[in-house]
Amino acid sequence: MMYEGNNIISTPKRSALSEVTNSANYISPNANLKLLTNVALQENDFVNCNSLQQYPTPPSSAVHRKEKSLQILCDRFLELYPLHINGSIEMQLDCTAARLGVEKRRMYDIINILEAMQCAVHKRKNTYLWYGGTRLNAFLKMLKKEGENLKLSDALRGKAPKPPSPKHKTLGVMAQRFLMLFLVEPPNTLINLEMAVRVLIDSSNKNQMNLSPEQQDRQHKSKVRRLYDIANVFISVGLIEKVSGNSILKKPVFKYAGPLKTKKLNEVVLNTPPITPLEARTPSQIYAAKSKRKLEFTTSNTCKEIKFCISANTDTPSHKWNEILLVANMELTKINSAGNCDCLT
DNA sequence: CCATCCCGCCAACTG
DNA sequence: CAGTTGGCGGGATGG
Repeated sequence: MMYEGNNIISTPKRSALSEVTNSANYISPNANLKLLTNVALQENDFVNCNSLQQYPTPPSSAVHRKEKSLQILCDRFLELYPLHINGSIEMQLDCTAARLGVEKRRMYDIINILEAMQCAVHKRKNTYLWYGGTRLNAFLKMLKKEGENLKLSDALRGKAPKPPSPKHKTLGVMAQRFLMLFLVEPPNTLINLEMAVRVLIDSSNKNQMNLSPEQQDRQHKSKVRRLYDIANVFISVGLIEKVSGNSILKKPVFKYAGPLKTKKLNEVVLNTPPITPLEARTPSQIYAAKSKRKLEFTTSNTCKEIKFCISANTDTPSHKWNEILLVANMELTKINSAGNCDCLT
């Protein structure tokens, strides 16, 4: 289901609208409106578009929910700011939001993740520098290394403590760690969200231990929600893909989809700024380098001071989840190791 | 049902 | 203190 022709090379824009569903009528009422807005904005690019914040918000009810998904929004974002570019370009958040016809809040969802993938850097208020995928491949290698340092592979299996999660930039960090899982595991490993959540919830904290089961449940759900968001933009970027239709596991799983949809990134690397070593303090003038709110990405040295949280004895109030995870694990390893001529495309 | 995840409130920061 | 960022979870949606 969904659309699967994802050998996309960022060309089909209206085909998307026309093919999306079988429900007869489809021209998307406000698609036109958005186009108009879009065009109008293009011309005014330089004009410091402030009045544009409040676009009409057309009969939003009419739009199918799927049309508003983060994945699609990210697709459209990537049309404006492609992964394949030389050098970099500046991007104004509010203008981009307006051009895409969405609230600014949604831009943060996307850009925070993409920023965590080194596709952009926060230059200053409302302004990012867009690098696209220029630095991505190099960064992926780094991510993999970092994932190994963090022992994520073991953590996944409850054999190692989950790396403590930072307080800020959680979306970006989650995104990085989520990706690390794929990089650290053998190719084509299938990972589902429940599994991913394990390494993303730091169970070693004091405040963590005495949480009511329902608080833990909330936390868990919250993380999963975030993971859905992250997965959606990753899919859009082409980093992972959803593998649905497993007879065994009903919940969808994801698999790494290789560096990028199209190659040719390899040669592009010109002199872009160095890749921020994950948590690295962006040394100098980059926006709010030392701000509390800024990049506190996985402190690479946090992993050296291992805290105990052997999965076995730390109460684990939500044993329910553990059972589920166990099953999921078993099933997944089964699938993963099955060299069978299964549904592998 | 319940998996998925849009939406926007509002706290945490910043200029 | 107004404006920006972004954590976070209610609850809509549609399979």
